[in-house]
Amino acid sequence: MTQVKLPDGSIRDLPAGASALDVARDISEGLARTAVAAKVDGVVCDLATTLPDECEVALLTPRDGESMEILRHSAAHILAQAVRRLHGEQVQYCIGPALMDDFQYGFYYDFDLGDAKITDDDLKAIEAEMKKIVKEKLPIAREDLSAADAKAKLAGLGQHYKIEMIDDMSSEEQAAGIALYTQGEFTDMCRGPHLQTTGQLGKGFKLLSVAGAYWRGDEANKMLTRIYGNAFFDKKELAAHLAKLEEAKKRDHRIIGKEMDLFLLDEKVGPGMPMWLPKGAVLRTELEAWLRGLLTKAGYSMVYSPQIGKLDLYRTSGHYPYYKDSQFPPITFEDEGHEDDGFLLRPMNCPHHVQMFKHGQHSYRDLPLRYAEFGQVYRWEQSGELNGLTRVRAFTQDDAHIFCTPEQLEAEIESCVALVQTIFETLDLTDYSVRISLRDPDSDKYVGSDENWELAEENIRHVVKKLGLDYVEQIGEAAFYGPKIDFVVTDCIGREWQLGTVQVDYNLPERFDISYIGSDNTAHRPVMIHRAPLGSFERFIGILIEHFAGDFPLWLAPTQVAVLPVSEKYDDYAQQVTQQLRDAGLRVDFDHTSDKVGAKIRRATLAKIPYMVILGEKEAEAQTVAARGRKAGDLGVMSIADFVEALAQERDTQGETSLIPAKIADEPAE
RNA sequence: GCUUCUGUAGCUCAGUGGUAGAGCGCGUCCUUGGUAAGGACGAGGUCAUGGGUUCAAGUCCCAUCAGAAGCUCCA
Repeated sequence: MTQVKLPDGSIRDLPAGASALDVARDISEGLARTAVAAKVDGVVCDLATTLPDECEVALLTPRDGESMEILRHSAAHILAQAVRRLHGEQVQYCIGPALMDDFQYGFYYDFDLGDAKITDDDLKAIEAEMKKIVKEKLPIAREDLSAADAKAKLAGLGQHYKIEMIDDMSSEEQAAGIALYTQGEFTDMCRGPHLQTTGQLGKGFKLLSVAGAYWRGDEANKMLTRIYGNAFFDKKELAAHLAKLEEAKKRDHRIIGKEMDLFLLDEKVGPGMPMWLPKGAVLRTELEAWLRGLLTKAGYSMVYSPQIGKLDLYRTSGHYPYYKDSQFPPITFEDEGHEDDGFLLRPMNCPHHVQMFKHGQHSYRDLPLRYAEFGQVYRWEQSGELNGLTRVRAFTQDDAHIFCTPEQLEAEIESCVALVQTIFETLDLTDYSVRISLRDPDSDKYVGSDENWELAEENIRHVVKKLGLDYVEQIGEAAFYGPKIDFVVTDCIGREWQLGTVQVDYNLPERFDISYIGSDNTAHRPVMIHRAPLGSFERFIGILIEHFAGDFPLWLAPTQVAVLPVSEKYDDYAQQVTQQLRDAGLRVDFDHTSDKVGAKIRRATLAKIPYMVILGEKEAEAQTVAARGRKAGDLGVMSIADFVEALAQERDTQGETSLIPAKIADEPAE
């Protein structure tokens, strides 16, 4: 006798040896058909699982969140089965998980295909085979074996990667036994659980792309073939997902950057070397000006330094030769007679700033010293890593180095974090996560003593806890000289990028042997903070483009006002208005085309220009403008002075208020 | 760097081994207009680059360069 308690509290008695599926049948045939899996005493398992004598059972249907993972996992198996049908026995399966947090994909499977090759074109054929397997409604059956038996069986199937996986399991894991799942002619090692039959996958799945992936994610291992797909219980959900991906792609900064003429990546100049076109340069100029203001308030001093330095400088800092592979090759002289052994395009600004600190004597009374520079740096990123503005080889950090006493350190870290938060909030970038990047004690890529590292990591943890930030710790993500607090945001297609960063460094001060005179009249070692709230202007603006989908707030908008005369008869008046707006410091485009006003409005709207003024006979006579908001539409007629004042206010408050009626602000974004 | 895919007009993209195409944009002309597309005509091409196959290559093959997705990397 099996006694089952259901989630509603009711109790059902079933014959001994009953399965979760029997429970479903006992309730209704319909439920038995649609149920995906069961939760027995809180553990998700197959419907075929035999129940213990007394247990709590919840049946999972497509409506339950936990079912999705099972669906996608089974989809991966069906994919593997299809690939083996099409490409034969040589196909070995590696891993094929469900992805629940990925923006694009729902599952993948990695294969070692032997001699065979799968390209994008093959996906359709594989998908067709998967549809066949779904139609066949093959029952999916689990078999529990000892590790030895499982290995014997997998060896018979030629699945050597799976055997390797068993061999790498701990002895406890091996002792717990290995599960094999079989559907039709296909058997795979898997923890499960799975759908009842392949038929339950239905039609809501699609294969999306084929890519390479290293076995176990290790570059030294063989490259496998990975096929990505996604699956939903409902075809409509799949369609909605695909539409969402399409929408997201339209926000892509590479697309918008082209449409709006913001920046240029030109292969003649070089990959990963962005150039700011006039409109994009406005974004950069405005951000820089705003930051300079914030830095002045926070007690920073702006400095400038060259973009190259002697090789020896970087030997001292530790950049060279340890990071040789990720730098541009040194500039050296081939002919004899040069005292210098060469120069390096700088991968970081810190050595220059340290030398600037070192040039004079510093009393403890002078500290903290905060040197800020919008410094361009160069790094040799792997070609496969380059990505629009988010991963480039030449970029400009909004960098600063703070030299302070150990006592001042935590307060300085706090104010750096506060600065990052202010900046992110002003730009409405609220969706970010905080990561503490620590060193991997087993790695040799870090400089400095263990004591220095422990101290710095403790400082950082302490501040983050004090500020009550939600954060995750990541081992091995630290800079080579110290741990850091990173601010990570996600781009329009779900990729994560580090923007702001605050780094604590006890090591470069030692390596450069810098000091200040303390109150005891002896030399002391200062601590350095490296910090960049934006990270780099390039990456930050890339993310900003996607965040606003190119529809920037007025203060950042490359063009702020479009002047649209109703006909060429009013060009003189339009010219006069244009000049008055420019005199007020506004960025204005005068539309000289002979189009009708409707076409002019359409063009300005598509160009994402926040405001338009439409000028015709009435306006010319009354010396007024008919204002129009890109989102709000017609704003009515007003004097030029009133229009200018409203825009100046919106610009200078960075959009926090506007004199133009609330209807603009209330209008939902597109 | 690795796997797969892509590269045709300023942009987005069609294009069966046999004379290079469309839409948008751009220019000129007509039109002089009132809140998201007026009309006509026209200019614009090393089909990424270099080899090869072929009577013939934008199209097939190889290499290189660049881009995309993913993996690896990111001081």
